[in-house]
Amino acid sequence: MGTVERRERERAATRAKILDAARELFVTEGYDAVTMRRIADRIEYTAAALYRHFPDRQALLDAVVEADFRTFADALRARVGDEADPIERIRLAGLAYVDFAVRYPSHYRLLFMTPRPERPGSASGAAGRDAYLILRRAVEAALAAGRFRPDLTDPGVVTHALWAAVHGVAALHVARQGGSVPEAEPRSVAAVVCDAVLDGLARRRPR
Amino acid sequence: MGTVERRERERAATRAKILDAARELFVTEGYDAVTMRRIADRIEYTAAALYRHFPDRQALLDAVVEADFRTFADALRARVGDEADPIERIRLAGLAYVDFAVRYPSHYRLLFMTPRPERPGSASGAAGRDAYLILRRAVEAALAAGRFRPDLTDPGVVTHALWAAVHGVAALHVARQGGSVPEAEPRSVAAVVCDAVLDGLARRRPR
DNA sequence: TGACTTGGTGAACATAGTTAACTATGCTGT
DNA sequence: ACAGCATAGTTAACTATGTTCACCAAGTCA
Repeated sequence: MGTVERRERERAATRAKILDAARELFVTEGYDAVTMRRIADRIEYTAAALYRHFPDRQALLDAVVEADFRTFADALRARVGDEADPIERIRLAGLAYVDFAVRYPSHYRLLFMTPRPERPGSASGAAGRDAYLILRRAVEAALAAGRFRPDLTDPGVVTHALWAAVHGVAALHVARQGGSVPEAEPRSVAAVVCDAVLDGLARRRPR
Repeated sequence: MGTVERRERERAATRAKILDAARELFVTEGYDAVTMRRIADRIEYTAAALYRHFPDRQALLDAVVEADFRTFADALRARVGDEADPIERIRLAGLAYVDFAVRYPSHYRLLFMTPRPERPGSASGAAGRDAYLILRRAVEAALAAGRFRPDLTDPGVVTHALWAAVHGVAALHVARQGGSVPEAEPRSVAAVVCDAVLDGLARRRPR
């Protein structure tokens, strides 16, 4: 009997409905709008029903994050993967980060700017690690190819430096839109930062 | 009669007590711990009493932010002010930012990583603008002294680029402490980023 | 058929921010 | 001196939140 598989399918379907509702609320109205009751309303359930599918609100949010993180990581991999030059791969990845932040500020905030206390028992962070590793691999390749200054040997530090520079552009944009400090166009800033930091890290002479 | 001044002093004193209590809760237990009732408990008031001094919770938090922002800006100015070389001033400012973030992560989060919707009627953001201007002035000086690449002419973009790079290091540290991605020591990363981006922006040849 | 499991409901609880009504106290103008 | 008033506080309540618990209906299985 395929009855058990059908049950599983149904369960997965309502789980997905919950996640979609949460995501939509989240994207259109921001973090605070994502209440259990409003999610439930949107799919004509009760708030309590959600607890049949997620242990608590945080886990639900985590699931949204994890899913979208994976989407992002896949898109990033696709956009970057076929570029041969590691430095150029890094630049592409950096611009992709900022693009993502500009397009989905709420997501970016939740993905990268919210401390999620590494809940026990959640296999979370896998997609995040993936995204990180894409950049890290490119850095390692560039390092191996001798494209960076000879005093730079720790791929962790270099990866972090690059990630931080790009993240800064995105985070500033997300946090400061409509703020008290004038904002420059994030994509231009991203380009300037990427070029500058890559140039600053690069081995001299090539040109 | 000095009676009105005394009243004002008293009012300012309890206002300060409220702010101190809020700040302490905020620093030691994080954002979520700062509830009106807990603040009030700590100074042996009722939650409702706080509304005699602040229109709502957000305004109270804003006041904490504004005060600490000013402290930070002053410290920054002091640390940077007597350095003659503009590039060196920029570097000092960058490292100070990261120091601040490492020392007061909750503050840094609230100051720089939380969208505060520019509430109508709040004269907020003045201290933030100050901190921004310190960096901006240094950039303008460096620009005027011809220390940057000739294609870099917009001080807004350059300031943002530098600010973003440094902010990235701090923000990454604050958001990712205990996260799923290994973290490099933020001060080393800050140094690498500062040096790299300054070098990348700098006019070639000098050396 | 009768027990069990699953996925849902409805009511309730604790804790938030916030507000309204009230009170005490001390200042002020006559 | 006193009537009025502004100030700073309290108490109790309202609403919204996350979450839990007792219950229920329907499908599954022995």
